[in-house]
Amino acid sequence: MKKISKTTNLIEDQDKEQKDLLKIGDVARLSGVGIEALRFYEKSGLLDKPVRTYSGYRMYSQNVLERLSFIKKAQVLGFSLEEIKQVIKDSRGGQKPCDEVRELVRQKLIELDIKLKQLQQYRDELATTLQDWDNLGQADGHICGLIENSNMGDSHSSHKHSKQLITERF
Amino acid sequence: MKKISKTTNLIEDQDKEQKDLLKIGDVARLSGVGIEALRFYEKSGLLDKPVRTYSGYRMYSQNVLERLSFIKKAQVLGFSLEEIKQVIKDSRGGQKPCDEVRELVRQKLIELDIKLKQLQQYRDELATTLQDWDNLGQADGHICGLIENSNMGDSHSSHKHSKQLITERF
DNA sequence: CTTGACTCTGTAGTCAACTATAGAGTTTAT
DNA sequence: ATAAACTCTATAGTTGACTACAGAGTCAAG
Repeated sequence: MKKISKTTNLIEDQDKEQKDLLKIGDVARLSGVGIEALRFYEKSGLLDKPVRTYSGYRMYSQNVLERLSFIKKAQVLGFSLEEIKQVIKDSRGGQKPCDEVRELVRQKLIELDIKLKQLQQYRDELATTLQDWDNLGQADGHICGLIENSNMGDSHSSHKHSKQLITERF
Repeated sequence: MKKISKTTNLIEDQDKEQKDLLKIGDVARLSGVGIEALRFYEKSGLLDKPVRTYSGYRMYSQNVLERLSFIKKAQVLGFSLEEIKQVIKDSRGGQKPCDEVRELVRQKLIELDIKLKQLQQYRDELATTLQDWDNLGQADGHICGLIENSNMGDSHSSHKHSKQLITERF
Protein backbone atom coordinates (compact mmCIF):
# COMPACT_ATOMS: atom_id res chain seq x y z
CA MET A 1 0.00 0.00 0.00
CA LYS A 2 1.44 3.32 -1.06
CA LYS A 3 1.86 5.92 1.62
CA ILE A 4 0.00 8.98 0.49
CA SER A 5 -0.20 12.06 2.63
CA LYS A 6 -3.74 12.80 3.70
CA THR A 7 -3.86 16.40 2.59
CA THR A 8 -2.04 16.23 -0.69
CA ASN A 9 -1.35 13.61 -3.27
CA LEU A 10 2.34 13.57 -2.59
CA ILE A 11 3.96 10.21 -2.23
CA GLU A 12 6.84 9.41 0.00
CA ASP A 13 10.26 9.84 -1.50
CA GLN A 14 11.26 6.30 -0.81
CA ASP A 15 8.46 5.04 -3.00
CA LYS A 16 9.71 6.96 -5.96
CA GLU A 17 11.77 4.17 -7.43
CA GLN A 18 10.10 0.92 -6.66
CA LYS A 19 6.64 1.30 -8.15
CA ASP A 20 6.19 1.28 -11.89
CA LEU A 21 5.76 5.03 -11.85
CA LEU A 22 7.19 7.06 -14.67
CA LYS A 23 8.83 10.43 -14.63
CA ILE A 24 7.71 12.88 -17.23
CA GLY A 25 10.74 12.21 -19.37
CA ASP A 26 10.00 8.50 -19.40
CA VAL A 27 6.45 9.15 -20.46
CA ALA A 28 7.71 11.41 -23.20
CA ARG A 29 10.10 8.79 -24.45
CA LEU A 30 7.60 5.96 -24.26
CA SER A 31 4.69 7.83 -25.76
CA GLY A 32 6.42 10.01 -28.29
CA VAL A 33 4.67 13.02 -26.83
CA GLY A 34 6.99 15.82 -25.78
CA ILE A 35 7.46 16.87 -22.18
CA GLU A 36 6.05 20.31 -22.79
CA ALA A 37 3.08 18.80 -24.55
CA LEU A 38 2.45 16.55 -21.57
CA ARG A 39 2.38 19.50 -19.21
CA PHE A 40 0.22 21.31 -21.69
CA TYR A 41 -2.21 18.39 -21.84
CA GLU A 42 -2.38 18.35 -18.07
CA LYS A 43 -3.08 22.05 -17.96
CA SER A 44 -5.75 21.60 -20.63
CA GLY A 45 -7.46 18.84 -18.70
CA LEU A 46 -6.65 16.00 -21.06
CA LEU A 47 -4.49 14.23 -18.54
CA ASP A 48 -5.28 13.86 -14.87
CA LYS A 49 -2.90 15.58 -12.52
CA PRO A 50 -0.34 12.96 -11.66
CA VAL A 51 0.94 12.20 -8.22
CA ARG A 52 3.91 14.28 -7.16
CA THR A 53 7.05 13.55 -5.19
CA TYR A 54 7.89 15.84 -2.30
CA SER A 55 10.21 17.69 -4.56
CA GLY A 56 7.40 18.28 -7.00
CA TYR A 57 8.25 15.83 -9.75
CA ARG A 58 5.28 14.38 -11.59
CA MET A 59 5.03 10.61 -11.29
CA TYR A 60 2.79 8.97 -13.85
CA SER A 61 1.28 5.54 -13.72
CA GLN A 62 1.53 3.32 -16.77
CA ASN A 63 -2.01 3.90 -17.93
CA VAL A 64 -1.16 7.42 -18.97
CA LEU A 65 0.36 5.74 -22.00
CA GLU A 66 -2.98 4.32 -23.00
CA ARG A 67 -4.58 7.66 -22.52
CA LEU A 68 -1.99 9.28 -24.71
CA SER A 69 -2.37 6.65 -27.35
CA PHE A 70 -6.07 7.31 -27.31
CA ILE A 71 -5.53 11.03 -27.64
CA LYS A 72 -3.20 10.58 -30.56
CA LYS A 73 -5.59 8.36 -32.42
CA ALA A 74 -8.51 10.64 -31.82
CA GLN A 75 -6.41 13.46 -33.19
CA VAL A 76 -5.64 11.55 -36.35
CA LEU A 77 -9.35 10.97 -36.69
CA GLY A 78 -9.89 14.68 -36.67
CA PHE A 79 -11.01 15.27 -33.12
CA SER A 80 -9.77 18.49 -31.60
CA LEU A 81 -8.23 18.42 -28.16
CA GLU A 82 -11.34 20.16 -26.91
CA GLU A 83 -13.54 17.40 -28.29
CA ILE A 84 -11.27 14.74 -26.92
CA LYS A 85 -11.49 16.36 -23.54
CA GLN A 86 -15.26 16.33 -23.82
CA VAL A 87 -15.32 12.66 -24.68
CA ILE A 88 -13.01 11.84 -21.78
CA LYS A 89 -14.92 14.01 -19.34
CA ASP A 90 -18.33 12.72 -20.34
CA SER A 91 -17.18 9.15 -20.39
CA ARG A 92 -16.16 9.45 -16.79
CA GLY A 93 -19.63 10.52 -15.66
CA GLY A 94 -21.67 7.38 -16.17
CA GLN A 95 -24.90 6.94 -18.13
CA LYS A 96 -26.50 10.21 -19.13
CA PRO A 97 -23.67 12.01 -20.91
CA CYS A 98 -23.10 8.94 -23.00
CA ASP A 99 -25.85 10.05 -25.35
CA GLU A 100 -24.09 13.29 -26.07
CA VAL A 101 -20.79 11.63 -26.55
CA ARG A 102 -22.30 9.05 -28.82
CA GLU A 103 -23.89 11.81 -30.82
CA LEU A 104 -20.58 13.59 -31.07
CA VAL A 105 -18.86 10.44 -32.24
CA ARG A 106 -21.66 9.63 -34.65
CA GLN A 107 -21.35 13.11 -36.11
CA LYS A 108 -17.62 12.76 -36.32
CA LEU A 109 -18.01 9.48 -38.14
CA ILE A 110 -20.22 11.08 -40.75
CA GLU A 111 -17.74 13.90 -41.26
CA LEU A 112 -14.98 11.35 -41.51
CA ASP A 113 -16.76 9.42 -44.22
CA ILE A 114 -17.29 12.52 -46.29
CA LYS A 115 -13.71 13.58 -45.82
CA LEU A 116 -12.47 10.13 -46.71
CA LYS A 117 -14.50 10.00 -49.88
CA GLN A 118 -13.32 13.41 -50.96
CA LEU A 119 -9.75 12.65 -50.09
CA GLN A 120 -9.92 9.42 -52.04
CA GLN A 121 -11.35 11.16 -55.06
CA TYR A 122 -8.75 13.90 -55.05
CA ARG A 123 -6.04 11.35 -54.51
CA ASP A 124 -7.10 9.55 -57.64
CA GLU A 125 -7.20 12.74 -59.65
CA LEU A 126 -3.77 13.64 -58.40
CA ALA A 127 -2.46 10.23 -59.32
CA THR A 128 -3.93 10.53 -62.80
CA THR A 129 -2.39 13.91 -63.35
CA LEU A 130 0.97 12.69 -62.19
CA GLN A 131 0.63 9.77 -64.58
CA ASP A 132 -0.18 12.13 -67.41
CA TRP A 133 2.83 14.25 -66.66
CA ASP A 134 5.07 11.25 -66.65
CA ASN A 135 3.66 9.98 -69.93
CA LEU A 136 4.06 13.26 -71.73
CA GLY A 137 7.68 13.55 -70.71
CA GLN A 138 9.63 16.75 -70.80
CA ALA A 139 10.77 16.68 -74.45
CA ASP A 140 8.44 19.28 -75.95
CA GLY A 141 8.29 22.68 -74.37
CA HIS A 142 4.81 22.37 -72.93
CA ILE A 143 3.69 24.09 -69.79
CA CYS A 144 3.36 22.31 -66.52
CA GLY A 145 -0.25 21.41 -65.78
CA LEU A 146 -2.26 21.16 -62.64
CA ILE A 147 -5.42 19.46 -61.73
CA GLU A 148 -8.30 21.75 -62.40
CA ASN A 149 -11.14 19.37 -62.21
CA SER A 150 -14.13 21.41 -61.32
CA ASN A 151 -16.84 19.17 -59.97
CA MET A 152 -17.51 18.26 -56.31
CA GLY A 153 -18.27 21.08 -53.95
CA ASP A 154 -17.52 23.84 -56.40
CA SER A 155 -20.52 26.10 -56.44
CA HIS A 156 -19.26 28.50 -59.09
CA SER A 157 -18.14 25.90 -61.58
CA SER A 158 -19.22 26.60 -65.13
CA HIS A 159 -18.51 23.09 -66.40
CA LYS A 160 -20.57 20.79 -64.26
CA HIS A 161 -20.37 17.22 -65.43
CA SER A 162 -17.23 16.71 -67.47
CA LYS A 163 -14.28 15.64 -65.39
CA GLN A 164 -11.71 17.79 -67.00
CA LEU A 165 -8.02 18.00 -66.54
CA ILE A 166 -7.15 21.48 -67.60
CA THR A 167 -3.55 22.34 -68.04
CA GLU A 168 -3.86 25.66 -66.33
CA ARG A 169 -1.39 28.32 -67.36
CA PHE A 170 -0.19 30.62 -64.63
CA MET B 1 -8.67 47.23 -76.48
CA LYS B 2 -8.39 48.25 -72.86
CA LYS B 3 -6.70 51.50 -72.10
CA ILE B 4 -4.00 50.80 -69.60
CA SER B 5 -1.77 53.53 -68.31
CA LYS B 6 1.83 53.01 -69.36
CA THR B 7 3.39 53.25 -65.94
CA THR B 8 0.92 51.36 -63.79
CA ASN B 9 -1.67 48.69 -64.30
CA LEU B 10 -4.55 51.00 -63.61
CA ILE B 11 -7.43 50.85 -66.01
CA GLU B 12 -9.59 53.75 -67.01
CA ASP B 13 -12.58 54.37 -64.82
CA GLN B 14 -15.03 54.07 -67.66
CA ASP B 15 -13.91 50.50 -68.26
CA LYS B 16 -14.76 49.51 -64.75
CA GLU B 17 -18.24 48.28 -65.43
CA GLN B 18 -18.33 46.86 -68.93
CA LYS B 19 -15.67 44.15 -68.85
CA ASP B 20 -16.34 40.95 -66.98
CA LEU B 21 -14.14 42.16 -64.18
CA LEU B 22 -15.08 41.40 -60.63
CA LYS B 23 -14.77 43.48 -57.53
CA ILE B 24 -13.35 41.79 -54.50
CA GLY B 25 -16.78 41.34 -52.98
CA ASP B 26 -18.01 39.57 -56.09
CA VAL B 27 -15.07 37.23 -56.01
CA ALA B 28 -15.73 36.54 -52.36
CA ARG B 29 -19.36 35.76 -53.07
CA LEU B 30 -18.62 33.62 -56.11
CA SER B 31 -15.74 31.71 -54.66
CA GLY B 32 -16.80 31.36 -51.09
CA VAL B 33 -13.47 32.77 -50.00
CA GLY B 34 -13.70 35.77 -47.69
CA ILE B 35 -12.56 39.24 -48.70
CA GLU B 36 -9.87 39.35 -46.08
CA ALA B 37 -8.66 35.94 -47.14
CA LEU B 38 -8.41 37.15 -50.74
CA ARG B 39 -6.24 40.07 -49.74
CA PHE B 40 -4.28 37.70 -47.56
CA TYR B 41 -3.74 35.33 -50.47
CA GLU B 42 -2.56 38.19 -52.61
CA LYS B 43 -0.14 39.31 -49.94
CA SER B 44 1.09 35.75 -49.62
CA GLY B 45 1.68 35.40 -53.33
CA LEU B 46 -1.04 32.88 -54.05
CA LEU B 47 -3.00 35.28 -56.21
CA ASP B 48 -1.51 37.63 -58.75
CA LYS B 49 -1.95 41.29 -58.02
CA PRO B 50 -5.12 42.25 -59.81
CA VAL B 51 -5.59 45.30 -61.97
CA ARG B 52 -6.70 48.38 -60.05
CA THR B 53 -9.11 51.20 -60.81
CA TYR B 54 -7.86 54.75 -60.40
CA SER B 55 -9.45 54.79 -57.02
CA GLY B 56 -7.54 51.71 -56.02
CA TYR B 57 -10.24 49.06 -56.17
CA ARG B 58 -9.04 45.60 -57.13
CA MET B 59 -10.61 44.32 -60.33
CA TYR B 60 -10.31 40.59 -60.84
CA SER B 61 -10.70 38.66 -64.05
CA GLN B 62 -12.85 35.55 -64.06
CA ASN B 63 -9.96 33.14 -63.97
CA VAL B 64 -9.21 34.06 -60.39
CA LEU B 65 -12.14 31.76 -59.62
CA GLU B 66 -10.35 28.82 -61.14
CA ARG B 67 -7.27 29.66 -59.23
CA LEU B 68 -9.21 29.81 -56.01
CA SER B 69 -10.92 26.55 -56.76
CA PHE B 70 -7.52 25.02 -57.34
CA ILE B 71 -6.25 26.41 -54.08
CA LYS B 72 -9.20 25.04 -52.18
CA LYS B 73 -8.80 21.60 -53.64
CA ALA B 74 -5.11 21.53 -52.97
CA GLN B 75 -5.88 22.46 -49.39
CA VAL B 76 -8.30 19.58 -49.01
CA LEU B 77 -5.55 17.34 -50.34
CA GLY B 78 -3.35 18.47 -47.51
CA PHE B 79 -1.13 20.96 -49.29
CA SER B 80 -0.20 23.96 -47.20
CA LEU B 81 -0.53 27.41 -48.69
CA GLU B 82 3.24 27.54 -48.88
CA GLU B 83 3.33 24.37 -50.94
CA ILE B 84 0.53 25.56 -53.14
CA LYS B 85 2.44 28.74 -53.78
CA GLN B 86 5.46 26.67 -54.69
CA VAL B 87 3.48 24.59 -57.13
CA ILE B 88 1.97 27.68 -58.72
CA LYS B 89 5.29 29.45 -58.92
CA ASP B 90 7.12 26.49 -60.34
CA SER B 91 4.41 25.70 -62.80
CA ARG B 92 4.71 29.14 -64.28
CA GLY B 93 8.37 28.68 -65.11
CA GLY B 94 8.24 26.14 -67.94
CA GLN B 95 10.26 22.93 -68.19
CA LYS B 96 12.96 22.70 -65.56
CA PRO B 97 11.02 23.29 -62.35
CA CYS B 98 8.51 20.69 -63.44
CA ASP B 99 10.71 17.94 -62.07
CA GLU B 100 10.66 19.47 -58.64
CA VAL B 101 6.95 20.01 -58.75
CA ARG B 102 6.39 16.46 -59.88
CA GLU B 103 8.56 15.24 -57.08
CA LEU B 104 6.61 17.31 -54.60
CA VAL B 105 3.33 15.97 -55.89
CA ARG B 106 4.64 12.42 -55.95
CA GLN B 107 5.71 12.81 -52.35
CA LYS B 108 2.36 14.27 -51.43
CA LEU B 109 0.64 11.33 -53.05
CA ILE B 110 2.59 8.90 -50.92
CA GLU B 111 1.73 10.84 -47.79
CA LEU B 112 -1.88 10.89 -48.83
CA ASP B 113 -1.97 7.14 -49.29
CA ILE B 114 -0.55 6.54 -45.85
CA LYS B 115 -2.90 9.02 -44.28
CA LEU B 116 -5.85 7.52 -46.09
CA LYS B 117 -5.03 4.04 -44.93
CA GLN B 118 -4.65 5.10 -41.33
CA LEU B 119 -7.77 7.20 -41.42
CA GLN B 120 -9.72 4.33 -42.91
CA GLN B 121 -8.53 1.98 -40.23
CA TYR B 122 -9.32 4.31 -37.36
CA ARG B 123 -12.64 5.10 -38.94
CA ASP B 124 -13.55 1.44 -38.92
CA GLU B 125 -12.51 1.06 -35.31
CA LEU B 126 -14.59 4.05 -34.40
CA ALA B 127 -17.58 2.70 -36.24
CA THR B 128 -17.25 -0.62 -34.46
CA THR B 129 -17.09 1.02 -31.09
CA LEU B 130 -20.12 3.12 -31.84
CA GLN B 131 -21.92 -0.03 -32.92
CA ASP B 132 -20.99 -1.72 -29.68
CA TRP B 133 -22.24 1.21 -27.67
CA ASP B 134 -25.53 1.17 -29.47
CA ASN B 135 -25.94 -2.55 -29.02
CA LEU B 136 -25.24 -2.50 -25.31
CA GLY B 137 -27.79 0.20 -24.69
CA GLN B 138 -27.91 2.35 -21.59
CA ALA B 139 -29.95 0.02 -19.38
CA ASP B 140 -27.29 -1.36 -17.08
CA GLY B 141 -25.06 1.10 -15.27
CA HIS B 142 -21.91 0.28 -17.15
CA ILE B 143 -19.24 2.79 -17.91
CA CYS B 144 -18.84 4.41 -21.25
CA GLY B 145 -16.08 2.84 -23.28
CA LEU B 146 -13.67 4.24 -25.79
CA ILE B 147 -11.58 2.78 -28.48
CA GLU B 148 -8.30 1.70 -27.09
CA ASN B 149 -7.00 -0.38 -29.91
CA SER B 150 -3.29 -0.40 -29.56
CA ASN B 151 -1.69 -1.57 -32.74
CA MET B 152 -0.46 0.56 -35.68
CA GLY B 153 2.15 3.14 -34.98
CA ASP B 154 2.08 2.63 -31.25
CA SER B 155 5.63 1.98 -30.26
CA HIS B 156 4.87 1.25 -26.62
CA SER B 157 2.02 -1.15 -27.18
CA SER B 158 2.20 -4.26 -25.07
CA HIS B 159 -0.43 -6.17 -27.05
CA LYS B 160 0.83 -6.24 -30.58
CA HIS B 161 -1.46 -8.30 -32.75
CA SER B 162 -4.85 -8.57 -31.11
CA LYS B 163 -7.23 -5.85 -32.15
CA GLN B 164 -8.76 -5.09 -28.84
CA LEU B 165 -11.59 -2.91 -27.85
CA ILE B 166 -10.97 -2.03 -24.26
CA THR B 167 -13.68 -0.28 -22.36
CA GLU B 168 -11.34 2.12 -20.71
CA ARG B 169 -12.40 3.59 -17.40
CA PHE B 170 -11.46 7.18 -16.78
C1' DC C 1 -26.75 65.24 -52.57
C1' DT C 2 -26.77 62.46 -49.08
C1' DT C 3 -27.06 57.86 -47.17
C1' DG C 4 -25.52 53.31 -47.00
C1' DA C 5 -22.87 49.75 -49.02
C1' DC C 6 -18.41 48.82 -50.60
C1' DT C 7 -13.42 49.20 -50.65
C1' DC C 8 -8.77 50.69 -49.23
C1' DT C 9 -4.30 50.19 -46.08
C1' DG C 10 -2.23 48.87 -42.08
C1' DT C 11 -1.97 46.80 -37.90
C1' DA C 12 -3.44 43.84 -34.49
C1' DG C 13 -5.95 39.88 -32.74
C1' DT C 14 -7.41 34.91 -32.84
C1' DC C 15 -7.17 29.97 -32.56
C1' DA C 16 -5.19 25.49 -31.97
C1' DA C 17 -1.60 23.02 -30.52
C1' DC C 18 2.24 23.31 -29.21
C1' DT C 19 7.52 24.90 -28.41
C1' DA C 20 11.04 27.62 -26.25
C1' DT C 21 13.25 30.14 -22.60
C1' DA C 22 14.66 31.69 -18.10
C1' DG C 23 15.94 30.84 -13.74
C1' DA C 24 15.93 27.74 -10.02
C1' DG C 25 15.80 23.36 -7.58
C1' DT C 26 16.66 17.93 -7.77
C1' DT C 27 18.59 13.54 -8.96
C1' DT C 28 22.09 10.57 -10.73
C1' DA C 29 26.51 9.05 -12.36
C1' DT C 30 31.30 9.16 -11.85
C1' DA D 1 31.40 16.01 -4.36
C1' DT D 2 30.65 17.82 -8.35
C1' DA D 3 28.99 17.87 -12.98
C1' DA D 4 25.50 16.37 -16.11
C1' DA D 5 20.96 15.39 -16.72
C1' DC D 6 16.46 16.05 -15.31
C1' DT D 7 12.48 18.62 -13.57
C1' DC D 8 9.85 22.62 -11.91
C1' DT D 9 6.89 27.15 -12.80
C1' DA D 10 5.69 30.92 -15.40
C1' DT D 11 5.70 33.42 -19.31
C1' DA D 12 6.37 34.30 -23.98
C1' DG D 13 6.93 32.94 -28.76
C1' DT D 14 5.63 30.14 -33.00
C1' DT D 15 3.05 28.58 -37.07
C1' DG D 16 -0.66 28.55 -40.28
C1' DA D 17 -4.47 30.46 -41.90
C1' DC D 18 -6.96 33.52 -41.36
C1' DT D 19 -10.32 37.48 -39.02
C1' DA D 20 -11.23 41.97 -37.06
C1' DC D 21 -10.70 46.61 -36.46
C1' DA D 22 -9.79 51.74 -37.35
C1' DG D 23 -10.01 55.42 -40.09
C1' DA D 24 -10.57 57.08 -44.60
C1' DG D 25 -11.96 57.25 -49.37
C1' DT D 26 -15.48 55.64 -53.23
C1' DC D 27 -19.68 54.27 -55.55
C1' DA D 28 -24.75 53.52 -56.57
C1' DA D 29 -29.65 54.59 -55.41
C1' DG D 30 -33.28 57.40 -54.30
